[in-house]
Amino acid sequence: MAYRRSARMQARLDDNRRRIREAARRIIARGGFRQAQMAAIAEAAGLSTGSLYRYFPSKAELFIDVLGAAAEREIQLLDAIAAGSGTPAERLEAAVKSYVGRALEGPHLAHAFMVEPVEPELDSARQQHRKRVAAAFACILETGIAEGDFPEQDAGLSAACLVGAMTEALSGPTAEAPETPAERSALVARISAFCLRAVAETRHLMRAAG
Amino acid sequence: MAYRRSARMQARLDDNRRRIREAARRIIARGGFRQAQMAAIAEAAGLSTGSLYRYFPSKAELFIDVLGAAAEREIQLLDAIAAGSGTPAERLEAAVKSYVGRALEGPHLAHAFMVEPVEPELDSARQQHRKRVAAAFACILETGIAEGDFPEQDAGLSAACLVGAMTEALSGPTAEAPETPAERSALVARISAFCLRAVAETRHLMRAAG
DNA sequence: CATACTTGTGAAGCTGGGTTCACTCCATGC
DNA sequence: GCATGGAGTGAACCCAGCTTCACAAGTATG
Repeated sequence: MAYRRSARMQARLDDNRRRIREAARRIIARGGFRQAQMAAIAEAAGLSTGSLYRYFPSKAELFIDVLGAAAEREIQLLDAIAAGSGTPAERLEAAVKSYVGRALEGPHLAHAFMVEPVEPELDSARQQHRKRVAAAFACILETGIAEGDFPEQDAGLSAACLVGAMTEALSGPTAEAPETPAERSALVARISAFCLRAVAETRHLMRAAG
Repeated sequence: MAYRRSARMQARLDDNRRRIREAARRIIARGGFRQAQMAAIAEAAGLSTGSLYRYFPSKAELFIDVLGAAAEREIQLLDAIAAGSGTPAERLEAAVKSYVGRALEGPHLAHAFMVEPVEPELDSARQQHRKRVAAAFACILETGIAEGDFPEQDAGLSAACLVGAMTEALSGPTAEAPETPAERSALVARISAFCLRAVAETRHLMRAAG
């Protein structure tokens, strides 16, 4: 017995792992998955390509890890909002603003994560995450319907539609790219208004968006 | 001068071209772009792979051609509806039902055309088409806003949201796959209701959706 | 039928980028 | 120091699938 991983060594390994993740994230944010080749990530992380495979079994796994971490944060925020206080309309508005607002903070990354064409394996992970995002919205809708704040509707379907609407508004071919914070919040407000109208009685909307 | 393309020959060439397009379409409908390799298309069209390149300069061009033909039909229908008669709400409902209904008739093909990950070149063509679809919806919305049927809103943004909502409802991870015609029309009705609520005063919706 | 040209063929070539692996380097424990 | 085995390296390998190309087959003119 002549080798046991010391704490110091473990820390270094953990740090490498973290650096790989961050390098991948940075490169994806700059040039999309398209530009994020293993060689480029390795260089940005200060390692050789071969070393990446000591930390992640494949490119797909690495990307799923990076995508998953981002999605996890997003979903936790949404779940917290869904489970939080306020009227359903208020919660819905908060959820939309959270989702849309964060996407607008890192538009390139958001585009890559949400709609950039990727290999099927990664795409299916992406769909799983979208399903969980939709579930958070569906939860809010169900409450609202039960409490009579929203009209009768298929909560699951409406939630999917909301996710699609937000995604397209953010990343679609007609998506504007707001420059100033003022433009950004105006866009958020308009998307939010659309979403509220879509699931609520208009009078509720008017009150909520006030 | 010892050769000039005869009418008979031209007809044969045209037929080959048509067969290639149809073979590509058929294979995409069955297995998505993923399965639509040049060799497979050639075989299905009864030609050699090399021959494909006498008719289309590249795989991307062939796919763009096939995608474009489908999109063109779709867009013409939508434009006709947008320019047609009826109240804005009726036209919007007709447009949604047309788009969604046709997609549900060929769900695999619709999925491939709308959301399957594809090479960037094809994806950008896809986005152009989506932009035109959105434009048709925006046209209806603008009329409705001008006539006071729909509340003030950013027509371009709302149109993008509608396209996103329909797309996600049809192809998203939570998309149901209705089997019977009855289920299908129920789904169409629910999506249509969502879209109408999203852009109209609820009271208008109630009237339009009856 | 001879000629000139077009169309059809399909195996080989090419390419980008993920993955491997034989090797070196280094940390650990005695 | 020395033995052990993990960690790092990067050039070579591999693979899928689009594209090419030298050649064969077919078609129009005279």
